[in-house]
Amino acid sequence: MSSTNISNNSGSAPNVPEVVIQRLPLYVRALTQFAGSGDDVISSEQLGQRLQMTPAQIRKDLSYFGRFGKQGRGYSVASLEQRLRSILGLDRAWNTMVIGMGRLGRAVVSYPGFAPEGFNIVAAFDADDSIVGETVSGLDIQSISDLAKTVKEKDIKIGIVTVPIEHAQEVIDTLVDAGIKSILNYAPLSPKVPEGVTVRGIDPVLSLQSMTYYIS
Amino acid sequence: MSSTNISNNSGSAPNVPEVVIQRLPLYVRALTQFAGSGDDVISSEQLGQRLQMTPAQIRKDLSYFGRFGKQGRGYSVASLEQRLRSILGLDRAWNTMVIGMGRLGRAVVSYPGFAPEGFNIVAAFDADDSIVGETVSGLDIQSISDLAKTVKEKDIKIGIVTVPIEHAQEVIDTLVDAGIKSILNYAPLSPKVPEGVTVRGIDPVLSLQSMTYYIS
DNA sequence: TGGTGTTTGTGATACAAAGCACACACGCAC
DNA sequence: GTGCGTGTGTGCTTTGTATCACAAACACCA
Repeated sequence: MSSTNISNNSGSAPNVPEVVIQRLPLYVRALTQFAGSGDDVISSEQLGQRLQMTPAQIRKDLSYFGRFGKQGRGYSVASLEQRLRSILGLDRAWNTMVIGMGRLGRAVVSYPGFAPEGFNIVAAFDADDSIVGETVSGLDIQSISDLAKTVKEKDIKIGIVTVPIEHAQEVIDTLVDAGIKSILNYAPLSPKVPEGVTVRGIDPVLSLQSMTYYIS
Repeated sequence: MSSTNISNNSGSAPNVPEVVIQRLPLYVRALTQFAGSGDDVISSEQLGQRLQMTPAQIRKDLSYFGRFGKQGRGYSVASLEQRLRSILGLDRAWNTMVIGMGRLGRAVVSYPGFAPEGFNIVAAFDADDSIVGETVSGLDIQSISDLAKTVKEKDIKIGIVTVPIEHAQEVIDTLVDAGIKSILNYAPLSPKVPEGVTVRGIDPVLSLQSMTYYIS
């Protein structure tokens, strides 16, 4: 964590370290942003400067997956971005759901940053029957008892947890039971999940708390 | 990143690795939560189970800062929490400001999770003159040109950046110029900052993007 | 008070990640 | 085509981090 909680697992290709996987989206983001700036080739040196990391590390990371560059020239911006997206599974859309329709959950479903990146929020849940049936951002709030069924029907692969901390572990257990393997957790706790389930935590307070060390 | 962007620096005590510092708030959080559960002593084994990490790592981490436990018993929950808070600088309040009063910035200033942890948002800024003067959650929106002055007057140590990506680097430069050493960045880019400035990034999309690798 | 069971703190060890440095590939100019 | 400049891909080295395993410290009980 530090706003990001680990818990990786699963095995796709060879044995790529978790840290490397976590950096790939950074590369994708930087490449997308670079694409607008005229040049259609980028060197590991340039990319490293943008991301404040060494060119060697970038080349090493990429070499886990293949050879994408041309010696003497660098990387084709568009092609490298495409390749990385494909490796990460970002060349398709992912159905997503949000559990917990309080203040935070409502902010999440109406956040305009997910859809353009292919993360579609297709269902919203809450345990409180008095708000089940309400509509937020075009989504019907459903009861959590419908969760497993909806996950199957709508082929949902990712759960976003925005419930209060008291119910977070319980809700996460429900997601796991429903077969969800990827969870984005906004609740301020480190949940227990079985092997094979990936959890990432978002907690701005943790980030702040580790920064104060350096100024106190 | 991965929702958390590094960029540490500065030197407080001996040479404690950045990763260790990032885990301390996790310990604090777990201890706070454990405090409610009867027992007032906790072993590294128990704590490790809660956080899904090895007891040895916890003991090693703590040993960077001193000897907090009693052999044969474990750690006093209250006392360890207090010591860790003190190490991290969490035994005091921190004045904080938010720059960018769009949708996200408004959500941040009204988020009720900061104040209880001692992070007080005492100023809000925006570049758009047409909303300067408005009040959100009891804060006057100020012009960014007032920033340096306000930072001094209100002794603000932390900046939270919620501006659109196009202005993020520029705003961060402004913070740095105003002497800010700790920045929480919600904009989806990896900003350039000088040595001695710590930036943590919050980006749920990055977190999602690294999880899809394991399910694709 | 001595013996037993526990759990810490930490040197030593094993493992993992980052950085270095150079051979090799390619582009370009003449 | 030959030669030069540039930047990749990668084996090797260095640095960093996690784990092991055990001596020392303490609690508790007879």
